[in-house]
Amino acid sequence: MLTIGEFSGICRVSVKTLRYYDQIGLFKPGRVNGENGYRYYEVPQLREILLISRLKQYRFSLPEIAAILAKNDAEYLAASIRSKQEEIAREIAEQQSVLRAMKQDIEKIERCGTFMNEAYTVKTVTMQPKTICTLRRKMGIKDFGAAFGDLCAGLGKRGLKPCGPFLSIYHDEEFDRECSDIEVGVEVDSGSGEHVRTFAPGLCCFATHIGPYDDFSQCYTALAEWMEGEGYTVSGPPFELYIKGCESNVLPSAYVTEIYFPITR
Amino acid sequence: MLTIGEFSGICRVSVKTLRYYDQIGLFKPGRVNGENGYRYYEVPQLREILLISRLKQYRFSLPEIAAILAKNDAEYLAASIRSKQEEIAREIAEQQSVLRAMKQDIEKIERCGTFMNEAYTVKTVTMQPKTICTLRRKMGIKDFGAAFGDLCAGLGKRGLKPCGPFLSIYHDEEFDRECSDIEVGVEVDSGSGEHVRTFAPGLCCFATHIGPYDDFSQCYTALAEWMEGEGYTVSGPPFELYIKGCESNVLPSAYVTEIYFPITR
DNA sequence: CTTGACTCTCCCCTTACTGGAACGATTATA
DNA sequence: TATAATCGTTCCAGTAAGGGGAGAGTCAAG
Repeated sequence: MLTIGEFSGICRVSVKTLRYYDQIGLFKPGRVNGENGYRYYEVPQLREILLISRLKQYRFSLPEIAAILAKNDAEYLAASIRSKQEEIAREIAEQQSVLRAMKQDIEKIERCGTFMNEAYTVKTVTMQPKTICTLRRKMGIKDFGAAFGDLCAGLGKRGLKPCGPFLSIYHDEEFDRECSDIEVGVEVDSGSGEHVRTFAPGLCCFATHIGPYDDFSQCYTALAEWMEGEGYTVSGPPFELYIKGCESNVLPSAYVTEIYFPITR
Repeated sequence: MLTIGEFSGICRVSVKTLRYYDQIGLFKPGRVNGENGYRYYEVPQLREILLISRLKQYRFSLPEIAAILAKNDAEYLAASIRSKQEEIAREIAEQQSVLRAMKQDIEKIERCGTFMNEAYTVKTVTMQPKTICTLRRKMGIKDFGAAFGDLCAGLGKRGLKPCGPFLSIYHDEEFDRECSDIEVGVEVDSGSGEHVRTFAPGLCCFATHIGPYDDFSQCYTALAEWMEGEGYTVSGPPFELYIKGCESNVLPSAYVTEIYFPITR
């Protein structure tokens, strides 16, 4: 029978944290004095809080830890740790790619004094109308993979053949990483049906972005600057053509994307 | 002159985020309509928000980004990125050590069904009184390095020679990672003065922990279990002797620490 | 003039706690 | 036994970086 202070000193978890765990139901004291609310812990409970601390070191969230404690199963514990390992490994890989990008930027700063000087060549084109098969949804940026997967499944089911690059159209003027009105699609030879339509944006300006999907914003900026300089205004939702993307087995740094704005003077 | 929605769509930053940046003063619209509060952004501002987004990719906090924007200096920018690189590299190293620990634990689970079974041998000893030179402070766990640094500086100034391992005494019963009443010290041959005193904990139980400093709690648990089993109670603040620590140029996994509780029946 | 899209401010919610205030209970000392 | 120090309790507010939504005002097109 240990008071909360004694228990805290032994398990090296702060009193505040112990009270919080009690409050959220993650870890309750062995006995609570009904009169004054004092919490009392048993020595065997040290094992349990030790496990919690260990899992916290392993970057599990408290709900995840609660799930593990509820199962109380060695198999499940091992599986959870393994999947968390993969999560951490992915995070390390991402951080390493950030490190590489930082290194390149430092070199660029030392050469040019700034790193925001990507040179985009903006051109205009009048797009011929195309027949496209599309899926339009409210979705987040992270759902692109699933959306293109569903699109391809739909193509297969209706026997349509793609004859051009994949594309997406951003129908929301405003951008929201979590939830935007996005249409993903691909040009098809012919055919009709619910998800097949004509796409005729007319006069557009566009630029080619080479690199990963997460820094398109530079290219959008270049296009906006160009439009302002030339006196054009946007006349429709922007769209992207994935000339060389993740389906072509190249590194993200070699992806090629064309970004278009329909325009009018 | 772009509305917040148009600007958001081009720079790929959500409207909510733009309003938040305005609120905290990180990035303000070029013009605000005084009557209705509408925000309007200029095309040249795209460069600035692009820089902000880039720095956010690089894991800078918003105050850090604000500092960089305020300086507006390529030297400072490069230096900031370099120091953030080191920070990320350290974090990767830590995550990799977590991965290694997880791997060991998985193996242990597969062998034994659990990983909480460190075997500590608990012994008793009656400590002879020692003369120690100490520093006692309210400090956090992270301040140990600084505290031992100050201790050594004080030793040097008063011409005292250490003749035993470093130690620390936890005067707060309760544990608080951020702020505890901790005394760090070392045994000295002789001498007197403000920071020199006799340390006589008397009868103690102790166990030896091999490994990094951040999982002492297993050892504390083992000691508490032993005391309960043998019918002893704690009679003073616990202390740790750093038999082989960070000063001896070995890996954290080879650190040797003895953890003591003064006890009485 | 109406409608629908856009924008505004304001408030609450998120994680895993930490800090403090106000107050009651226990314990060590005088 | 009286008092003071320590320990415990609950409740409230705050963190970083916004997200979700309500309710109200504004804008442009038809």
